[in-house]
Amino acid sequence: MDTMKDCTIYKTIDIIGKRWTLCILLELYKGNNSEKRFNELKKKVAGITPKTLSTRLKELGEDGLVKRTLDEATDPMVYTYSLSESGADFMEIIQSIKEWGLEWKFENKACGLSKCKNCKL
Amino acid sequence: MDTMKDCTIYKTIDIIGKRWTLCILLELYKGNNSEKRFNELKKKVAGITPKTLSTRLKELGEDGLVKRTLDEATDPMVYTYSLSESGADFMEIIQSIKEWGLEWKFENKACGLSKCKNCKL
DNA sequence: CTTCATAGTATCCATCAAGAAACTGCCATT
DNA sequence: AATGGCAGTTTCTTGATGGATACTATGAAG
Repeated sequence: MDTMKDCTIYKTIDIIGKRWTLCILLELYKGNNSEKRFNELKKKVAGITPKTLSTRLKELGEDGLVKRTLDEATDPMVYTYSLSESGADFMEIIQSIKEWGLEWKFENKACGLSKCKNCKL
Repeated sequence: MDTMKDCTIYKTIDIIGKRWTLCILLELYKGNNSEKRFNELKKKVAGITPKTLSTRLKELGEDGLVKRTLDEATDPMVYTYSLSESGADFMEIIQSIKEWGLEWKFENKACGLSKCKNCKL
């Protein structure tokens, strides 16, 4: 019990292991990590409900992976989301997951390219 | 929907994203990836129930990450579990998760060592 | 003045995963 | 003869997650 709770790997998995989280991170990364808005993400992350997206963005904000900025110039308030520095660095994990998957489990021409047409990674 | 289902990253996460999975993989890796038995794993992976361990080992076996071998010399039948080649290679992902966690989220003296005293990674 | 889009929140409900606990069958030990 | 270990399976229950749907408030567009 104690050893598990102290494990960096486990604590990290707690942050990123939830459904949709990777998907959202990936979506934010696309297009040179440009800022994105709520409904834009909702469309891209096909199938996610607004409730879940809202929850995940909040969690990722609290964990420091995603920046939520209020654009004060607009009215009504418009928030934009983008990856923080740690969120961008997280793409390295995603990259290693992808490499393992391609090596051992899946054939995917798109992902085999240096830049996958689906995930842009 | 389609893009998600075709994504190598997502398919890989499906395999390894479940609770306890990483823990079991890590435990199998320890001690130079020596063969381990059911109750041995149950003790090491503190808190897991036999039911869940049984389920996970089956899944990991089907996905090719874990080898289950029947030791025919013993009676009654004794199965031993160990990482397959792809399972061992999977440690690279775990390593990158650990590095990210240590860089951005957690301070952990043990994990900071080249060989963590908890996870032996 | 009605409808649409944005950016979510609120409510309810169904499913599923996981925990607890007991049980099986076989063997070795005491 | 009884206890305990090994390797799980079975049953029952609960808690959390996520899906569906509707709703709010604001402003723009037609």
